[in-house]
Amino acid sequence: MALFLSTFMNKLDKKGRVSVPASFRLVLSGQSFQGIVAFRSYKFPAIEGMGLDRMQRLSESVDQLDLFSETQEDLTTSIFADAQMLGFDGDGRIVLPQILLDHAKIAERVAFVGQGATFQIWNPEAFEAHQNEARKRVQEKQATLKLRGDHA
Amino acid sequence: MALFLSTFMNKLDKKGRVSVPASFRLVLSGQSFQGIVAFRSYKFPAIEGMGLDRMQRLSESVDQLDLFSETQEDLTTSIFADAQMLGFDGDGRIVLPQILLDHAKIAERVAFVGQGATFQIWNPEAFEAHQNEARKRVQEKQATLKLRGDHA
DNA sequence: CAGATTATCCCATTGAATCCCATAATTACC
DNA sequence: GGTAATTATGGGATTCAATGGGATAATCTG
Repeated sequence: MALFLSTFMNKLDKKGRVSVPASFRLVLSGQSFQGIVAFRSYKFPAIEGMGLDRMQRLSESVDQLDLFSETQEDLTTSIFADAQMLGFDGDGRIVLPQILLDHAKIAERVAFVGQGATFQIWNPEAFEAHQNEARKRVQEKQATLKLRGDHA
Repeated sequence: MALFLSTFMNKLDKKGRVSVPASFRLVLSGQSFQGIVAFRSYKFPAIEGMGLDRMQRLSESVDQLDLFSETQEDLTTSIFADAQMLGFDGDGRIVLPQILLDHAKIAERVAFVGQGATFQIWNPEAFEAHQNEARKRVQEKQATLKLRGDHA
């Protein structure tokens, strides 16, 4: 399996640790850095999470752009400067830094939300509301997913 | 790991030394020169930092521009002439020369800011303001980083 | 060349991050 | 439905990074 799927609820302990869901850890198990990279979403009160390999690919993409464009600067400052490398402890837990907790308004319970190639970390109540909104919008638009390479 | 990620706040001591974050040192640990190369940013009141290997690549890129063009002259003068090689002491610290401190208006506290393949050194307050601006612009533009070779 | 100043090396301290083990809860499997 | 294996959680012990300061070496200056 190589996709982050489903939603998992775990708890923050007093030291600020949370278990990363076992299935998410499995997705990352092939990577050299055993842990996740996390940064504040600039669209939602949530945390964006992924493996280091994806960050490296992002960096390579950025290197191709104009070396001195403003957009590139803004993106690296919003993403790389904000990103935290959070390594697993021996039991598959990470420590979420305060700045991320504040941004996502996470206190006790933590929702790990699969997004395919990446995942998000939410306050459970906030995520539920967000998900309801999303489902409503999809329904209204009758949005359809076009499958790549599918000519049906 | 080969990326400069996250932002770290360290302190200048009376002798003008700062610890380079351990994770940044790890990125540079494979290089022959154990230290960083630093020069004044010409866009921000900040210091640009990187490993010597990247400077060498930068040199090659500049070489591909028109020889003797005004742009090339300006770049080499702004970057290579200004660059300082700052070696680590036994504890992973460097001494920031006065001309760099002045340019970045750094007094006591120092922010090391990851930018992927490179990093920056800022006055913490100045950086916070700068990052907020960058995040706002990214949000407004709905800018996203496209992954190379990713057709999603 | 002597004295003064600056830079480099080395070690001590502290506080935070990490490791390690114990227990509880959940899931999978006979 | 009971047992084993995996996963989640809690807390003590240990390690390591950041920092401060003294000692030694190099440089400048008159």
